[in-house]
Amino acid sequence: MSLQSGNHSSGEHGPSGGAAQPVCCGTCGLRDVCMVEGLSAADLERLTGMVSLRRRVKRGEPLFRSGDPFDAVYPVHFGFFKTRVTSEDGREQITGFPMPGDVLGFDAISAGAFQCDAIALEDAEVCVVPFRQLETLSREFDSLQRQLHRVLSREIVRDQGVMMLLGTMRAEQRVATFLLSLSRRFEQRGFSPNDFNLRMTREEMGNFLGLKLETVSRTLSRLQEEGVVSVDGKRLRIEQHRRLHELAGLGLSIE
Amino acid sequence: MSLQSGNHSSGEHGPSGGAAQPVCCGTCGLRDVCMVEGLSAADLERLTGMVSLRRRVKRGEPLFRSGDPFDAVYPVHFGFFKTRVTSEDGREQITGFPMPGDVLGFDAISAGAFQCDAIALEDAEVCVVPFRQLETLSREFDSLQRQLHRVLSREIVRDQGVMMLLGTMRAEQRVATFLLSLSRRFEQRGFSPNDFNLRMTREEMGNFLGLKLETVSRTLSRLQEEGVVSVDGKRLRIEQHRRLHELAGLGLSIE
DNA sequence: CCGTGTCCTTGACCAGGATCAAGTCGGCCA
DNA sequence: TGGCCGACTTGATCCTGGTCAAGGACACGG
Repeated sequence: MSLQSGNHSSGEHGPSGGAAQPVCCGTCGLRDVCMVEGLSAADLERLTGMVSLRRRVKRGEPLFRSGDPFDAVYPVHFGFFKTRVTSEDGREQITGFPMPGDVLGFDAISAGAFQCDAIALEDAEVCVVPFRQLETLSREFDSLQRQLHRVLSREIVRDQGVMMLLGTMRAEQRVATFLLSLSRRFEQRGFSPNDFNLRMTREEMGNFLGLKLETVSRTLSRLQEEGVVSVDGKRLRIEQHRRLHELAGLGLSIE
Repeated sequence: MSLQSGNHSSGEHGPSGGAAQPVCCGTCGLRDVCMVEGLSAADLERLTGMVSLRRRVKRGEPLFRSGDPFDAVYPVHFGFFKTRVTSEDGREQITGFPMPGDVLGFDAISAGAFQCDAIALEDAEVCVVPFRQLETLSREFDSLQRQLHRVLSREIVRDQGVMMLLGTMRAEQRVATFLLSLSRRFEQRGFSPNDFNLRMTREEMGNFLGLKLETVSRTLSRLQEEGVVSVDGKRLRIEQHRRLHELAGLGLSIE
């Protein structure tokens, strides 16, 4: 598959802020994972007409922040993000690590403003889908409407999986489940499911999993000792997929 | 306000399985919290035409179970529910406690089958909203479409709050946040925010909060010792709303 | 009326993961 | 090249909440 941009850090994306490339959902390598999955060629063409804009986000920069006014959702074209909510007393919780094909911003519909921060973990690019237009178009085309509803629902189901993880799993089980989730998502996107780069720090991983960074580090070390994975900094290789699956409790996939 | 059924256990609902009452969203006491919030009178009338059916569910019985085919969503008319997901290895996680006005079933859109169990915590009644019809109608009326999207998005935001709770809070903070959340939801529905009945057991509360029942019990006892709340079995009275809010970390509302 | 089962409370002890601390590795820039 | 800084690893100790256990309160049915 083509989408190399997803699996290596920046470098091949060309200059930031460059001229808008032609956008075409029908030829996009992500059309099978993104929100256009299952649309007809005709629908795709109409959708493409709406998505005329892409936006670059540099590593460490926010695509949006909590409180920003809402007017578009953002399918990730390349790059990794983290989404995070912050409480009034300063606690932070990372709620996910969106990757190419995932759509950012649905939390903003209800209040008309984003409810979380979306931060790029590496240089990234998103498609800009004006939400009012998306609503209008989805009133005209039931296939698009159904797909939109499916994507929204999928996010709810994903969140249920995260609750299960945070509410019932031990540290090792959480880490194993997380690695399997990444693995499957890479595979869906055409990358190796057994050899990939973690884009987030141990601290970010721990925050998402409800653990401290030291616990994540120790757990990864132990998994390596047992031969289940090989870890070298951010590079992770799954050596015994089956065993990892057992450690995860044959668990729910979480995203 | 009318909705007494929400605040006392069964008894006043009439016989189970009784003839369908006339359904009218426009006169329903829940119209300000349910999915029809903000619709015009004309839209309400059309919606009412679609919701011709209600369904009774007895205490302890499921409204639906994971895997059941999806064809309707269910706004709660009266009664309390719990929703719960189960992992392959048997762990359970309660993901919420829907009450009147909340809508059950959106998790089912993505796969065409329910992804969780919805169990009535007391005799309950839901409105039956065939989802295909809802989609069709929402293609015709943009106000209904927008409201549907808002409700879906609201659920995503709620889930973010639960992740925050499970990922970053201590036991006492979790319990305090949970009580405040219940309090606010009761208030929205016209009940006393400071004196209500817990519909769930300590075990169910603990499961939702990622705690064991003993921890919940101890925490409630401690809060009572400190004069923050009064607990008598399932009856809970908030004595110091301010203080409870502080203990919760001025936290996010979670549903 | 009592017997039974469910739910709840409380105590004693234990352990998983947090916290505190020290040191290593590797990238980056002067 | 060397110094610095952020990310990571590993060890020692602590503490929150889990586990195990006993007993009480209350509803329900015979």
